[in-house]
This record gives sequence, C-alpha cells and structure tokens, in this order.
Amino acid sequence: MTLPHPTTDQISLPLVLSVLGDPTRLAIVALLARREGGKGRMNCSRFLSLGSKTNLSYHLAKLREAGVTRTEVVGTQRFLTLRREDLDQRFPGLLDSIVAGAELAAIPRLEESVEMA
Amino acid sequence: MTLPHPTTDQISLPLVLSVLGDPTRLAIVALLARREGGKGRMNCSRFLSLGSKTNLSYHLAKLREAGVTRTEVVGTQRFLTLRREDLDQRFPGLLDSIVAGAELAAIPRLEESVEMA
DNA sequence: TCAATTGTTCAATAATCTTTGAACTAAGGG
DNA sequence: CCCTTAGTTCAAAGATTATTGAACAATTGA
Repeated sequence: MTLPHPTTDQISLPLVLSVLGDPTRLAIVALLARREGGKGRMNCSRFLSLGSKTNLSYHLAKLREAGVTRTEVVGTQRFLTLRREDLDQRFPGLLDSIVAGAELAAIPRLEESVEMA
Repeated sequence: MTLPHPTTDQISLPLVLSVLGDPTRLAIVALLARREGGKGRMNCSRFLSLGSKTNLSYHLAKLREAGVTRTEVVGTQRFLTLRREDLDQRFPGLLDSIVAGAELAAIPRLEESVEMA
C-alpha cells in the first residue's frame, strides 16, 4: 500500500507556507530536520507529545498532501521523512531558512527513546 | 499618526508563514519585492486588482501585524514597503526563497501606471 | 466649503481549519 | 485465533479566517 503524494512540480508554495504556519506542523518538521541524515525514520507515534493520535493523523496528512513529508507504509506503521531534495529543488533555500527559524522558537526535544528501523 | 508594527524580534515564524500562505497576500509581497530598490513606495490602491478595497485593507493589516510589511501613513494614503532588512536579520534567506518561489506561480503584473511619491 | 479620494471599521455571512471521541482496519505476536 | 499495536476515518463541534457592503473618518483639491 502506498499513499498519495504530490509530484515535485505539484508542490505549491502557498500551500507549503500555510501548512507550515501551524505550530504543531512546524514542530514536526523541525523534529524531522534534526533527525535527517540519522539512521532512523520516525513513525507517527514519535510525535505523540505534540498532540493526540487522531490529531497527529490529521496534521501528518496535511504535511504529506502539501509535499513536505513522505510517508512510507510499513506494516501498520508509517515512516516519515522530509522531502528535502524535492523541496530544495523546487524552492531553494526555503526549507533551510524555515528550519533554522523554527529552532529559534522552542521546539520540544523529543524524549530520545530507542531507535527503531 | 503611526500604525502599530511588531519589533524585529517579535516577528513570529509561524505567523509569517501562515500570513504568506494566503495567495492574495503572497501576491502582494511578490509585487512589493519587484518594486524594491525602485524609487516608489506603493499605496494600497495599487493592489486593487487583487481584491476589493475592504478586502485589501484586511490583508494589508495582516501583513503589517505579522511584520512582513511596513505601513507609512501619509495624508489619506498608506505607503507600503517590505520589511526586508528586519526579515533577513530574523530569518535569513526566507524572504528571498519565498519571493523566488512566488515568481514561479503567476503573479499578475500590475498595470504600470504613473509613479507617485 | 464642497466634493472627491483613500482607506478604515463594523457586523454579518461564508468558508475553512482544528480538535475530539467513537468506531474501524490492518498487521503482527503469542 | 485472539489480542495488542499503529494508525485511519467519520461526524460533530468549535474556532479561526476571509469576504462583503454600509457607514464612517481624514485629507486634499477645486
């Protein structure tokens, strides 16, 4: 099973901006960015400190639909990654400046638990 | 008379993003960016092709309150400028990448009329 | 002073977006 | 198989946002 994602050239700037204008979603992206290059993708439950399961499902769908994240279905889990290359190609510098700016605000530092995957 | 503007360090990233997530406001910023360095500031009526007078008043207030634009009151007119230096200082690279991205979408090319001020 | 120009405010409506709980699906593990 | 885990879907409620027209205020030019 594979979820719908916009192609790179379908990624819309106003949509990306409004999606990242929500503090919960911005925090999710900041957390994903910290993790980049690291070994592990993150599954949804890693973000439970930011909202209820249902609410996260909603916000993570928004991020995926806007083309900000990629969601991989593995069993009953969904693994999330930032679509950095696609975003960098389409809107050079945007993600970096947003992530840097998001760090200015306090992004909760997920309790580091065991790495999975 | 002078209108309230946030100080540079009061400018909030999520607020800037959600304010620029609106297509009308993004178009206004793109138009202001084109005009930068030019001699003339723009008054509100220059944007009438993007919405009604009342509606523009609403959107322009949002841009000002978020710290994206500066509004100078001169007589009955309001002259708008991008707060580029403040934004560049607080969120380096953000404005440039957004303006560049906005140009990808079709930003209406204001009918060039007589320069005032 | 009168009238036009520029733009705001207000209140109402419409449209979107967010949050929630209950019920559900789909894998796994034992 | 049954039970747990991981996450979605749905519908309802709540909260914000956007759009509109009517009325208003302030400045400016004739």
